[in-house]
This record gives sequence, C-alpha cells and structure tokens, in this order.
Amino acid sequence: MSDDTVPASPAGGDATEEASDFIRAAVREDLKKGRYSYVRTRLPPEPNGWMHIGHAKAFMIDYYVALDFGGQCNLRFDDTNPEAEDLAFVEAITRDSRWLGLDCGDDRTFFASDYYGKLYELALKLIRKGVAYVDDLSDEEIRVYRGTAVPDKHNITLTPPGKDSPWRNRSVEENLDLFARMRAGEFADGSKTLRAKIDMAHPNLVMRDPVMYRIKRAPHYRVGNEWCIYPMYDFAHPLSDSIEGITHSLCSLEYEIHRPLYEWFIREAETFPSRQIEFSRLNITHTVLSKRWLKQLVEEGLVEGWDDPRMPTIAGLRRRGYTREAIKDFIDRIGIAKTNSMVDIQLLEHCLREDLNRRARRVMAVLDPVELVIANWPEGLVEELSAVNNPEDEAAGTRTLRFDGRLMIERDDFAEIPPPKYFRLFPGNQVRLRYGYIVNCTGFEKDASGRVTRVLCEYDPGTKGGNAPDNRKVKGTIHWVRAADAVPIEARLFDHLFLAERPMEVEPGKDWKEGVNPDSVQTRNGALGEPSLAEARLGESFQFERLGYFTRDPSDSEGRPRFNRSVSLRDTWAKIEKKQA
RNA sequence: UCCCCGGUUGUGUAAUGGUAGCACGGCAGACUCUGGAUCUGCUUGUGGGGGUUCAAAUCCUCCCUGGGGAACCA
Repeated sequence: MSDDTVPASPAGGDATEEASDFIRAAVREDLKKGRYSYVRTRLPPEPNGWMHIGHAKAFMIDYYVALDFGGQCNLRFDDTNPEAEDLAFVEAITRDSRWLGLDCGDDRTFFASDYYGKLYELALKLIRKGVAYVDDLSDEEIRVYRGTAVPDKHNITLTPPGKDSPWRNRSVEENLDLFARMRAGEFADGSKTLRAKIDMAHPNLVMRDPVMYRIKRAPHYRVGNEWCIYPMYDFAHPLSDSIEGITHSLCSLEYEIHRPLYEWFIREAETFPSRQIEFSRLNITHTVLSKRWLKQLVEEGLVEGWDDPRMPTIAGLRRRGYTREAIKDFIDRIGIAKTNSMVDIQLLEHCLREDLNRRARRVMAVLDPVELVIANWPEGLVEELSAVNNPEDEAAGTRTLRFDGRLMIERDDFAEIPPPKYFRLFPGNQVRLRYGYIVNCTGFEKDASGRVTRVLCEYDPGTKGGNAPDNRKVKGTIHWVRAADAVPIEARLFDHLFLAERPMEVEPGKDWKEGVNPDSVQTRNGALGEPSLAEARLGESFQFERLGYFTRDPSDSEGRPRFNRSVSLRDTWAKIEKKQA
C-alpha cells in the first residue's frame, strides 16, 4: 500500500553517529537493524485550536529527527472530527509552523480527510477478515459493556472484565451490508458503530473492541457532506501513518496505552509497519499549556486574544518578541524524555535574552520620565554624540544622538534619599549620562504632592562622550532621551500570566482562573524614546538600554508606537532591592 | 481497584555494569560607560529496603511515590 511512497532515501544525518536522546537512539537502531531503510516522521495537528509552545516542542522533535537522519517530515492534519475542526486553524497552524522554520512544503502537506476513501476500504478489509463488526449498542451501553465501573475517578473500586456485545458475532455479510448502509446514511446518528473485534476482557481498556467509525451528520470543513460516518483517531491515525510510509510516529505519553492498538490496526490491515514512540509533553512554570484552558482565557476575556503577548501560543510569543531561534534553542535544551516534567520559565527567558543580546540594536527609551536640567549648559548649544548600536556586534555600527541641557531620565534613576547600595542620581552624587557627560546632582524640585518634578545638575565639560579623563570612578550610568526630540511611545511590561508556579494544581473549591495574575501587564503610556523608534519595524527587536528587549506591537496607542517588552534584562539591582525588603 | 509508564541536586537533562557530568536558577567575587554582557568559584542529587557483582543510577526483587488510561475527542 505504501510502496509508492517509499523512496530509497539514504540515512545520513548528524544524529546517526551517536544518540542525543532515546528517540534518536531508537531510530538509529531501527536503521542499523534494517527495520527501516529510511526515516519519515509527521507533524500531526488536529486543526481545532491555536498552536502553542508545547506543540512546538513536539513538532520540532518530529521535524528535526527526520532531518537528522536525512529523512522527511510530513505535515498531516488529523481532521477526523468535523465538529471541532476548521480551515482557519489549518491556516494558523501552517503559518505558525512555517514561522518556526518547520516547513514541510506544500508537497508534503496532507490531510487525514484525504484518506477517508482508503480508510473505508481498509475497514471493509477488516470486516471481511472477521475482525470488525457493526454494533447497535448506544454509547452508554458500550461504556457499561466495556467494564467501566463508575465515571468518577475517585470512586472506582475495580475494573471488571467487559462483556461481549450481543451484536459481536454478526456474519461478515451482515456486517458488510450494515456498514455500507451506515455509510449510505440509512441510520440515525449514534445508532450504530463499527467496532474492532479484539478482546472484551483485555486488561488494557482501549483494546476492548474500540470504536472505528461513528455516524455523525456533520459537514466537514474540507469534504463537506460527502460522509456521514467518520473514523476515530485510533483507527485513522495508525493507518494514515501507514499510508504515508511514516517510519516513526512520535507522540506524547498519553498515547502510550494506545500503542498496542496502533500496532493491532496496522497488523490487521497488513499495511506499512509504522512505529509509534512516545515522549513527555512540555509543561512550563507560571503558565498553562492546555488547549481547553487557553481557550477559556480567551473566551472569558482574561487575555486579549490568542495572540495576546502573555499567551504561550506561538502567535502570542511572536507578538511578544520571541524569536524562532530562541524557541528552538529552548526546545533543544529541555531535552526529550519520558519523565513528567515542569520546566522553569526562566530557561525560556534565558534563551530569549541570549539570542537577543547577540542581535538586538540598542536604543534608549525612558519609561517613566522626569525632567533633568543641566544648569550650567550653555544656552542654545546642541551637541552630537556617537552611540554604539550593538556592543556584541561591531558590524551594527554607530548612530548619532543629539544632546543638550534639557533631558528626560527614568524617575527610578533619581532618589531623594538613596537606599543602601544605590549609585544613581541623588543630591551630591555624580552619574554618567550614557554616551554623554558626567553630571553632578545639585538639587531637585517637587510639586505640592511631594512628587519630584525636576532634577537639577551640573555637567563636567571635560567628560564628553562619557569619558573620565581623570580616571575617576563613576559607578552609575543612566539612560536618557533629549526632551526636544524624544518621541512619545507606549511600553507594555509583562509578568507571568499566573502567579503560581503550577497553576494547574488548584486548591479544592477554588476556580483556577483566580490564579490569573492581575498585574500581568503594566502599560506605560507616557514613555519616550529616541527619534529612530518612530520608524521601528514590526518583527525587529530592540534593547532599550538597562530596561530589556522590546518589539513593536502590530497595534499602536493613539498614534504612538506601542512596544511590548519581550523580556527584561537580568536585573541585579532588583535582587538587591528584594533582599533589602 | 485494574492496566501502562516514570522517579538522577531547586528545575531540566546526561552517564546503558567502571571518576555521577552539563545547562538554567541561586549564592559569592572579578570586570564593565547598560546594576546588561562577559569571566571565576560555590551550589547537601541517583525515592527506600533487600539481592546479583570485584564494581550498580544502570541488572533482579519488594515497597514508596508521581503521571497516564477506562470519549461514538485527538
């Protein structure tokens, strides 16, 4: 059946020498022992939701295992449940996986729904072999016959052996006739199913005569009303793999228990022997990677949408400013195993910082501005200063900054009474204005409410460019923008979506949604940036010096460019503050 | 209860019978025109008991413990 899809593809990737994980070890072993002569994997999304970083992990494993062994990877939409699926999701998933660099190509993009005809033929084959039958039991009856005790997980006392359906021993002819009539639409939805005839006393419940086809008059987003019976995952998935000549069908741990069934269908259908291997799915602290929960966050307005920058969706991460390189690096670092794990979100953030530190152009922006006046600055003088665009990348060059006696600085960078170890601006202290001059704080002004409105200082004309010719140590260097030409911007700062490390673990009686961090976004709409920020392109990352990495949001804020903080810089001062508190 | 799969430092992951390593985090320090970056050092780990062996994270056994399964979802 799969002969036409099996090329003599040489196995020669960089994972053939030594295994870096148990899956690659297994693949290499299969090749060595001649179980397969090539490697082909698949990305198996169901088009019923948005792709998140958990899917990205699975997809990257699928994709790069194939690549490492010189094989191919198919993108196959597992669309066998017409009630849940939609073309819009196909498009979103395709876009997101390509953005991640997982491009299987149009010629390697498939749909389980394309195989409905073939799957139907294989079902007929199983009926003829006497290993599938049409059952008249209702869903409720099937559950009872399976030997399921009580649906309440905490209240189950034992699992009795199942009981054969009274329709289990229909003749092949009758089954063939009934199945044809199911397909022809003669029976009501839910009134009959096609079941595999395996073993109703099997200790593995999924082997107790699983349902292969159900009657469901729902239009399918791709094949419309062509079918009123649809195959179940357990039947469709292994045989779709088989049809495509997939060698290694990699999936998450929850399918482990289905593997005997996966193998049973392929054996009985006598098709290409694809092999299923399971690994653990990704969990990350302070967030959730469950389609159902993410959907609720969106639907109940707890976030702005699927692409909200706080969401762990690929669309959300992209909007937040995550790069595909950072995500790939993260996935590589967490490894592949069968242990249920909870990865610290700080590792993800570390991967982003590392990538952006190397590539992001430095600019200055002030999130919460306060005026700084240089009292001894010559009236009317405007100077030009040279600033480095990226100290990690000489090729990024320099830019020119204009400087005069009226600047805006970060409110945090001035303290009327400095806390211990504070070495920025306070009366009597000197500080360097990045790329500008060393200034000495001489005073400040406050309004009636006690809020500082202006910081006063004097500059040392001998320190242009920030140099200290007399070699004096100036501990603090602060960022600034020139009041006269700063551009108004909005900056959004994000925190974890959930306060708790493990938001899925909800205290009894509490709603998990109470765990949503009420301060997961802070908007600074009075922020000011260097003039160049007005033309910031979408998708470009910047480091706002001393503040973090930012990227432009697709939307703006009343004409002001809106920037999302992708991740902050490592903040040693915050740690000191925290310790002092 | 039954069936299946796991437990290596705070977290993630190596070591496949032979020195328990790496990364992140954390802590301390050096350096620095970003309290960034970089660099150095430190950071109580093989769930427990028994067994096999010259030698066990690794093999056997019992126990403990975590996850998954019992949809006409995937």
